[in-house]
Amino acid sequence: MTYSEFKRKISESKEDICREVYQKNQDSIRIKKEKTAVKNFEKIFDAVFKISYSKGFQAMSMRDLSRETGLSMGALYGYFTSKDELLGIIQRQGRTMVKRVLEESQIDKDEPMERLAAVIAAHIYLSEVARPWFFFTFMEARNLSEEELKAVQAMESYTEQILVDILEGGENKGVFKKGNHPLTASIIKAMQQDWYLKRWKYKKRNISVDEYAQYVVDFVRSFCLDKQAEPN
Amino acid sequence: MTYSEFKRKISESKEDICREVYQKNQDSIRIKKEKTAVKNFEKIFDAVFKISYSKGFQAMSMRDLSRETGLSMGALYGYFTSKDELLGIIQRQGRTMVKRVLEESQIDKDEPMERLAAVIAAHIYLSEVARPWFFFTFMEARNLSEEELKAVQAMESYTEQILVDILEGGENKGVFKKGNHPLTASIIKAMQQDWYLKRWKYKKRNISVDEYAQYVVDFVRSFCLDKQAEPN
DNA sequence: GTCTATATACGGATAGAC
DNA sequence: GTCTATCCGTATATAGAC
Repeated sequence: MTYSEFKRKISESKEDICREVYQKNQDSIRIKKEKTAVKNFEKIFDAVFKISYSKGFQAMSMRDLSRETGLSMGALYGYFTSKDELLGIIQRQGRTMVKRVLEESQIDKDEPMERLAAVIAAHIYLSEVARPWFFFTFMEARNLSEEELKAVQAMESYTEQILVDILEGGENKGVFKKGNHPLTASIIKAMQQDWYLKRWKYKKRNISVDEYAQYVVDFVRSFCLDKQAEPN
Repeated sequence: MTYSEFKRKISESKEDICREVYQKNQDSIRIKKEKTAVKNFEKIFDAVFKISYSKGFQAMSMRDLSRETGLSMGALYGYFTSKDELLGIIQRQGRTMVKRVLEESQIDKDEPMERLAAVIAAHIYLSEVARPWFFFTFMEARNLSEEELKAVQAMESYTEQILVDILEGGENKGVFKKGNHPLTASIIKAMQQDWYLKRWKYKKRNISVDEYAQYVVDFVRSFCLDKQAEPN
């Protein structure tokens, strides 16, 4: 699957995401008109990502956010009850999206290498569609409460386990070489991660997301199919 | 080379590092007795890394730092002129260390794969020796001035170029398959990076630094020597 | 060289007018 | 729903005693 096919299939628009945020947090939001709320949440999230990208969420003041969104401080506090809650809203919505898309992407490929390639590419594509969410989640994880942090780590295990299962399946079928599958999965995740952590570098070099995903898949294929280097 | 051999060879002790910091920044430091200064810099850096690890440098207040070091606010300002300068001192010293060690580690291995393996392992070992410096440099890069940021990016190019040179050399000798070497180098860096970014995960699973370095090298070897998958 | 005490600015958050 | 004005805590940084 290419990136543009992926994008067409999942269709998580900014507006849809903001509407979902509004509906899920309606009790703590003072604004009653959905249309207004959705429109302003778009502004708010865009501004948070923009400012946090360069200086971090902690260093972003509510006055910064007010200036960037064009909303006053008082107005902003109609959309969330505290700066910390704003952080929580963003993190929770990010996880919801990842979970939904990964579940939708469990494609019916039987051959292990095909399956592995599909999952790796889908994750990279998703991190491209929702890049600000991915970057933000990674960099701001340190500012989370104990509870939220656990949810983040659970998410990390979940995505890693998907890879481990495929790797084990492949080994059992005799297609992949033996190996330390959790370690292989971690390394795959490290490669996926670089796409959203160092995006500026890849952009500067004109590397497309398709090209990057393909390269990672090739890397992993060489390793997993390299039966000459099989231990024992 | 194993990690313990590497460690014995480079011998960058905390005290040496702090003495170097003192001597290089003597003009902006009010303290005149070297022994006192070195001792307190050790306390200060340890405290900065500890606090910043969990909440970030921005969120660390000077009061936090005062409490953790046991020095008063007034005393702290004898060691640097502003919180921002403290950040700069740490970043500069981190770069100095990396540069020195990488230069020392340019080993006389002629066979490309051996050379590649040595450089990859050395970088991972160094990130283990100076883990707090690596983690801090990565996470706090966003808070740097324009000028400092350029120095960071230059350092990134420098380390990446070392890899690219080896990869090209290997291709020219007909040992490595053809490929997009800068992209391969980036992916190698992504794997190296994960060791200090996600150290808690590897520690939890009892993965040693030797084991990790070996796994990364195996991964890269499979890819670079996989002539079946050669393009064209 | 280090302390305590404080100047000064900026942070998050809210009250009340429109 | 949004704005302006403001409360009050905490931030960095410094002055001056010891």
